[in-house]
Amino acid sequence: MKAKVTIREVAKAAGVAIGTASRALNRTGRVSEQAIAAVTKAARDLGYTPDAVAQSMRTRSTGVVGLLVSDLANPLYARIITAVESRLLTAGYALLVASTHNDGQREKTLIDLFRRRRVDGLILGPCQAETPAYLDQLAADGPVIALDRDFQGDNAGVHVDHYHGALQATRYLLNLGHTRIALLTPASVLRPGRERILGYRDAYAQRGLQPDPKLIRAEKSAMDFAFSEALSLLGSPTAPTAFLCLGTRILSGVLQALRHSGRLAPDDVSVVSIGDTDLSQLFSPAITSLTWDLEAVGTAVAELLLRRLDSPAPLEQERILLTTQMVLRESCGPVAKAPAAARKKTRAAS
Amino acid sequence: MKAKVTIREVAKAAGVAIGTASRALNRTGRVSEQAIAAVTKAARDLGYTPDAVAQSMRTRSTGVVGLLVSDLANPLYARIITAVESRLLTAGYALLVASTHNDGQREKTLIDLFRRRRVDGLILGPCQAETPAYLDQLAADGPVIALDRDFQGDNAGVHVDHYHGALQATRYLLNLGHTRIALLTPASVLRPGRERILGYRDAYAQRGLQPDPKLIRAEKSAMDFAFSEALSLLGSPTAPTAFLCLGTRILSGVLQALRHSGRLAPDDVSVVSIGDTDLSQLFSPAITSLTWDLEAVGTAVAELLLRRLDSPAPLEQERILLTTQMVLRESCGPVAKAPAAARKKTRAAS
DNA sequence: CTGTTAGCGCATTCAT
DNA sequence: ATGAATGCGCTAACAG
Repeated sequence: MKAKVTIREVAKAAGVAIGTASRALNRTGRVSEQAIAAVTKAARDLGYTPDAVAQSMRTRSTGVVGLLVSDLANPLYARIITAVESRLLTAGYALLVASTHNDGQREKTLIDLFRRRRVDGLILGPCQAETPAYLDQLAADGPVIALDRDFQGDNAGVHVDHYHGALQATRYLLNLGHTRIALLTPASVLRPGRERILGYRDAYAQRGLQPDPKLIRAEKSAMDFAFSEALSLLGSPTAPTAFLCLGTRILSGVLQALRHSGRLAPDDVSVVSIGDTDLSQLFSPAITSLTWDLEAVGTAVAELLLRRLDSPAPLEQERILLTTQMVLRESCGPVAKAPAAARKKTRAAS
Repeated sequence: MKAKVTIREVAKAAGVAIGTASRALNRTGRVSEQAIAAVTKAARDLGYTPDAVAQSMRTRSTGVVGLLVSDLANPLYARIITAVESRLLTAGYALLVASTHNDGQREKTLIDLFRRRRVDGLILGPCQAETPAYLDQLAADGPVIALDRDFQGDNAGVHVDHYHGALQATRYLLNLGHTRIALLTPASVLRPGRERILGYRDAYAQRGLQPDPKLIRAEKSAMDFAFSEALSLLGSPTAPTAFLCLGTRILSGVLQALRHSGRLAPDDVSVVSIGDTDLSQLFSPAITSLTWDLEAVGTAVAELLLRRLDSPAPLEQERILLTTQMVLRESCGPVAKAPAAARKKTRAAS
């Protein structure tokens, strides 16, 4: 353990008082050019590094922000986090991260952990435990930014317009003649799922239709869940003719189910997914996708937080809504004339 | 800003001295049951939360560890990080993360940032800047764990056996009759790339062969890089008959290049990739892959670090090597009899 | 402009 | 077993 060099030693080496050294280093208050030069030189010579812990102790600001998402390994979050980290770094902030795994209890534990560490701000992604009671208490400690999540009270945050995204995608399928469109999305208790269901329903409603409730599968997002859900859907006598795969790992489960049941897109069933992944682009057929700019989400979150950090007085309640785009590819087509089973036979016989 | 309750107030409420309160809370030293009870109750009543910053100040330990990888958004790292975070959390540690983007300068900046924050330990993933000079200096501050990376000096860490992985994969293709096997892997200056090239060469050597150096493309790993590299490789008169895609985002680039040039796997060219991704599993044909247990990597890293945190005296230099597995799927076959161009014509004519 | 002083909240030493 | 005092490294307030 090399002895850390403190500001005290720098001051002594520079031949000034400790207070002057501090001011020189931080360019704060009135300091002579001469003092600045001497202190700077001494600091460099000694290899002085300010101790952030001591600074935090004094200034009551740690320069650390905490970020909580349900799963760090989710590629969508991973990209958002990268953007957040990048933007925050330019402002000198470090990023503490953790996964809640959609567990409200765990989320609380993690928030407490972060609070004890005295993070300057908090970014909270969707978690089953919507609007926990301790949230107001939290806001007293520093800015809390919602990431695609709804809070009661002051819910500043960045949100994706899943409502219009789902509306547009559903409408698109409806236009192709589909009326039995399956909607697979993560937990309806989370904002993304809730909004998507609303958009989906409204698209139907605008046609004077009402979707079969059985077609809405909005619980977990695990891939094998999507697989078994899709399989059971496909096995039904009134199987869907289209799949809206609105969750990160849902597409692969549905594709497996299609393969497993001998269905082909877009002839037998149409497929729409989210996120412009390798799989969407390279699968045959390429998958029509609902996308949004993940980097923009991350940057917006970071900038909103930074702004609140500068002016802790919560100005207006700021909500940023980002739109989705639909990338048309090859996985959707008009609803099949003959039922899938019939077509399969035809194909096999030829 | 709700006034934070400090240990001083807890002590007063419990009717004991501040020192006693501290000992009671931490169960350290000699304290009466009675004092413990009183202090615990007071703490609960007042909603006392210890201030981690002040604790760090005093104990010189922050309970925070830093982790640096080239890119947080890389799905492989994302999964490793999740495992690290999970294991670390059970030990009460928080995780600070950042991306180096393979920039040595940025890595240094980030390490300094983390050092100033007085992280208790550091986990360093591969970065162009191998073995920076400041690393020894670093080790004085706390344990530094390598993640698939080589250091000079004390290089404790966990590593993936890319050498044998590449050896096995190359051998497999050699056995299928391929002699022109393209190797695409991220920068050879990084351990993974270096090891893979060694394994690849040795597989050839064991056959008494020597690979065409032009077949080794070991620079950046960006997807469009892989795409253009693969395209140029395929355009050559002596095009490879097999592709080893040993980098996260390389597979998709190569698959696009194949599609673009009208080649089909496994008939025209064989393909091996890494990481058991959705794309590998669902692409047609499913891609034969070289995989390893990412969760195990993360857990091992965390546990190694935790161990060094407990006994700062660097016991033996601990290196953990994790093996790879090869998942055989449909993307590889014997080398085509006729050149691809000829086959294309044949197919078109039929 | 600069030196001195006083804590930030806590763990720990030394008395008692 | 407990109370009082000390200081971790730094910044902010004050006095010069």
